[in-house]
Amino acid sequence: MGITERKERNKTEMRKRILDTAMKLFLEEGFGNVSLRRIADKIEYSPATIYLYFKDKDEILYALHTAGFEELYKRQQKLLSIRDLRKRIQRHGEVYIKFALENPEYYNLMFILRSPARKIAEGDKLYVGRRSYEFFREDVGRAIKVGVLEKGDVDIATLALWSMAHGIVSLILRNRCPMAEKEGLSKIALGAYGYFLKTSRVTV
Amino acid sequence: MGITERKERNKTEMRKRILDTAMKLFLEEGFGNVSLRRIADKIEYSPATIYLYFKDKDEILYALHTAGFEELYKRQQKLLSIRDLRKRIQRHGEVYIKFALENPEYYNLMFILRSPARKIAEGDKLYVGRRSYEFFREDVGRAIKVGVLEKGDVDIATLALWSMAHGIVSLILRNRCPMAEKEGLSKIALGAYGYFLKTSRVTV
Amino acid sequence: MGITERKERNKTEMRKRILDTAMKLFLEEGFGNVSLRRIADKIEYSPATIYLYFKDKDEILYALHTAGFEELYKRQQKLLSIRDLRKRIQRHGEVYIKFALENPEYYNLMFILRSPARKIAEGDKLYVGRRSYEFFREDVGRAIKVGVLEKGDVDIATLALWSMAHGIVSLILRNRCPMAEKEGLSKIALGAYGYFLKTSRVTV
Amino acid sequence: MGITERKERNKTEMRKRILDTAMKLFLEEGFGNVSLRRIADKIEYSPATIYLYFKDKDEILYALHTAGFEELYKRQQKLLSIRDLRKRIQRHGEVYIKFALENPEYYNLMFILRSPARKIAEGDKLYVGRRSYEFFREDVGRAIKVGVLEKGDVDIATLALWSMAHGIVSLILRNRCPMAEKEGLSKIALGAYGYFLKTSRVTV
DNA sequence: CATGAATGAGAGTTCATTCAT
DNA sequence: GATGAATGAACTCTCATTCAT
Repeated sequence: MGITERKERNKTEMRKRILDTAMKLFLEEGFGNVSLRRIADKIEYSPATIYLYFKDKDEILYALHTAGFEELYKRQQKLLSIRDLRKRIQRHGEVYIKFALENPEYYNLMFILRSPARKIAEGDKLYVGRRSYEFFREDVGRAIKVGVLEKGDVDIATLALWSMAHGIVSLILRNRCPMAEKEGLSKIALGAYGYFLKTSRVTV
Repeated sequence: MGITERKERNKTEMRKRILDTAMKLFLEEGFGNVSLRRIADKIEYSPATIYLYFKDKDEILYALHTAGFEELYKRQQKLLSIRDLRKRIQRHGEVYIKFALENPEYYNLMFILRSPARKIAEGDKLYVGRRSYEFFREDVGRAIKVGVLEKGDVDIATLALWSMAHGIVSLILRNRCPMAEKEGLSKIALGAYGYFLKTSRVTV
Repeated sequence: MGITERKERNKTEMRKRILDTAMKLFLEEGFGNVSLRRIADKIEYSPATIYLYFKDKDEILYALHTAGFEELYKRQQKLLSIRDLRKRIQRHGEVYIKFALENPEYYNLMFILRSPARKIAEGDKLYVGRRSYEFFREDVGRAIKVGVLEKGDVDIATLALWSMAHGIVSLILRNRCPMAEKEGLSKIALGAYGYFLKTSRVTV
Repeated sequence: MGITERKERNKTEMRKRILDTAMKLFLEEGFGNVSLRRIADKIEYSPATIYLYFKDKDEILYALHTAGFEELYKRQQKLLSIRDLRKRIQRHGEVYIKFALENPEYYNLMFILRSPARKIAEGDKLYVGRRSYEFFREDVGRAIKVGVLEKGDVDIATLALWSMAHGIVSLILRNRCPMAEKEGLSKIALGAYGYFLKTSRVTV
């Protein structure tokens, strides 16, 4: 028992170390410049060792990707205390955009890069991102019901709002934003997200 | 004359062949797996030959990227005939989304991938994508003026709409869209884009 | 212990094998035709393997270059036993010239080729070749003091003697020596080096 | 007649243009960075054209090499007016060193690089450099005879002096000169060359 | 005479991965 | 459990040279 348990714990710890290091490298050097060898160097293990904890590079990416969703979901939970639905929808955007701009490489992995998406396709129902989506979707549904948001299909509305947020940050992260002036980025992003909301005529 | 002309044409044709092949490879194997070698293999020329037509890989990417914007702009021009501003804004989204879904790898290059952004930063004012943006922005400005769109900063409003469109398609293209069912994609996308527009109370 | 030691030795041995092979290629085919790939082929390893032992090609060149100076310095040390200063200066030349003619490619790397000079500029004070120079310079200084060599600036005198030796061997190595007849080379070289020395009027 | 002649002249002119351009490139970018293509680009001809005037790259190098000797010999001729033998020997060194430092890439080709040396081996007796050598050798011979230089074999003495000059400049050109301080180079070089001469006790 | 078009050969380098120990 | 050693397969890019036209 004790032994198996400890082994298990060691395994988990090592995985965490690898993931942390990988993430640090991502942050410091960007996705394209991270290789297994570099990760291994940094934790002072051999590249081969990593294969004892992860099947391949993709699995590492996927694990990070999952960790990212963990963090995002945690941030989303703070919205539970907000009663006012209009404000809540708005704050959803804030949380999302802030997360993205503060964790660009996580965001990259979670919503932009292709490679972990293969896994997503396989996992499907169990997909960790689903939670975040459902959470938001529910709020949108209620917002529609009470007239805070325009009438319409919940999924469509959810997608509209999410897309807006995702669109803004992904344009920013990829340097495609014509009006970008570094410092003002987050204000601009929130402004755009709120553009259709701010004038909503109803509050609950 | 005839000779010079034909030579010029041959050169252009070869460039086109290379670009087409590159694009095909993009479509089939994704950006990361496109190499000069593969392109060369596919057109049955030696890798060195490609350098007779393009300075380096970046130039190929940039040329594709430019070609993409050419096509997008051409499509946008068709909107000029639409008088009704509300409809026009809506059709802007349609054109954009349709272009993206029909040319996913162009879109990828133009709005998602990191690498050509360097060139964009250099080119700046002359940047081919600017045209498309300005064109849209102007319509948004007028739409705000006449009340078709909510009051607010033109740039913010433009970004909001663009982000929505970009957000939708980029989620779709990267397989992050939970409600995706292949066939319905385009309808869903347009629905989301129009979500905030459809109920606008004013028409001009 | 035994294990670590053996591993260490294996590593050293492999480095040596690579360097030896590189040197052999230098000798057989000249500097311009030595490539990592060729080295790899010759030792029947993959090119990638070489990168496990050397950071890049420059490091190989620099290692050879250093090894060359090691050898030269070792040979110079034998002069310590010579008391007579006049003889010593003469023998300096002999040692130098003999080294050059016996190790033409080392010499090439150490004193003729351009590329490693970059590293030299960086290293400067610590530069391995410095030792040899200082050693010789000191003897020249003393020789001047006691009248074995003409009065004059030590550095100038050192340069004069060194240049003579270097000039001779580099003309020979590059096939620019009109009176060269292979076998007599070394005698001619020594003759030239000694030309100004042999008649010096003072002995100590 | 006229026609053949003009053709001949055109041919010569074109060869000259190619060589001039090649030399300019050598000077501007160093030996290693000159390729046939670059030469061709600069004269606005196709690379293939160059092959109509020169068998291969080596032939271009050899031609330049010859031109360099032409120039050196011309400079040497100015020494004919100097009567005083001691001064003449000294001025030989000056001319040589000045030529080298002012035309480092020519010098490189003439006395350091390997590639044209193959041709030298073939040419032998007709070798253009021979002239310069013989000219100097004769003066050395006379200098020995009259006691301006130490007694000894003419060839040895010639080699000694030449080596000294060549040694100095080639150490300088290859950045191997420890006491180098750019501006003082030429003074140092001349100092070293003159080191054994300046105190000669006899003048004629 | 001149060249456009093409290429084979080869350069240095990096990567994810494997496997015997 | 960990790794040292190794590699095959790529990569982008440059070069001297050829040849039909």
